[in-house]
Amino acid sequence: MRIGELSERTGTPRRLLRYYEEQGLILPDRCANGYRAYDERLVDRVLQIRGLLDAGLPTRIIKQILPCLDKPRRIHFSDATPEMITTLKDERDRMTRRIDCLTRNRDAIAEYLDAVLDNHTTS
Amino acid sequence: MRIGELSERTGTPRRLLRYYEEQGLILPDRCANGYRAYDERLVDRVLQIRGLLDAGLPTRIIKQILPCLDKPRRIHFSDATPEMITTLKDERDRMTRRIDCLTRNRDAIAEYLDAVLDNHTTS
DNA sequence: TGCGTCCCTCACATGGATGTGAAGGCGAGG
DNA sequence: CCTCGCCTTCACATCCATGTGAGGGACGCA
Repeated sequence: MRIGELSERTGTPRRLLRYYEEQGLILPDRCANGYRAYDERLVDRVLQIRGLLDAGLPTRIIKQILPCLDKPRRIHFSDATPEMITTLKDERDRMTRRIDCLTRNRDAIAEYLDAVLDNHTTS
Repeated sequence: MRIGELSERTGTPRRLLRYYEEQGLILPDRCANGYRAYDERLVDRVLQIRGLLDAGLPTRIIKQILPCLDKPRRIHFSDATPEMITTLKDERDRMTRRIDCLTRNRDAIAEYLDAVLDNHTTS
């Protein structure tokens, strides 16, 4: 598919699809006329990228962890340099901390909402 | 305590403590000489702010949800305008999506790490 | 008194993700 | 053939969190 369709199906501005490519996150083919040609699977990948960006990860890190997440759980041991392992462990722990923080605060918001809404209906 | 101590205890540059104040996230007292005076409780609050910022929330949103998270779970119904309720629900759901995305990807990283490390020790 | 360390405000700079628009090529339909 | 919509690249602009430094006041200690 071309950039317009991918943009619509992922709700992502074309500008950003080109930006993600520039950052090495996606690597579309090119048609003879120079148009970018995106594989069907890139829909999910773009959504994944957007989710991670929204969760605070920079493209630099996303680029590093994406290859480890490929669907056919085929381990690329060539990528598994010691520094890479360290990076992955660090990111895993950072993500865990983020999850904990978000969960705590989301639950507090939910609790507040429950209290407020409950009060509203019973008063 | 003064800004230096808070900075050390939270690992936060002074510059950012002033920035958070400018954004209305914290409201320190002032000593006679103009120095900022931070309450003990602000240590936790600053850490909470940093966690939320790191998780991708903008200060604008953090400012809105912070008051609902105060320790003495005393509901401020005055804040509970309809738009506020809507905002909170939206943020709660956004946070849930973030948590899901982070959890999925963190688990995938952990799985990859397990596989790689296991392979390393057994080969 | 002077020096060192903390604090203040103000302001400009940077980096990353994103917006916006110009200038132009390709291809389908009237 | 012309026009319209989609594509290309390039480049400058914006927002936000953060860095950095100048210029100066407050306080404590030798």
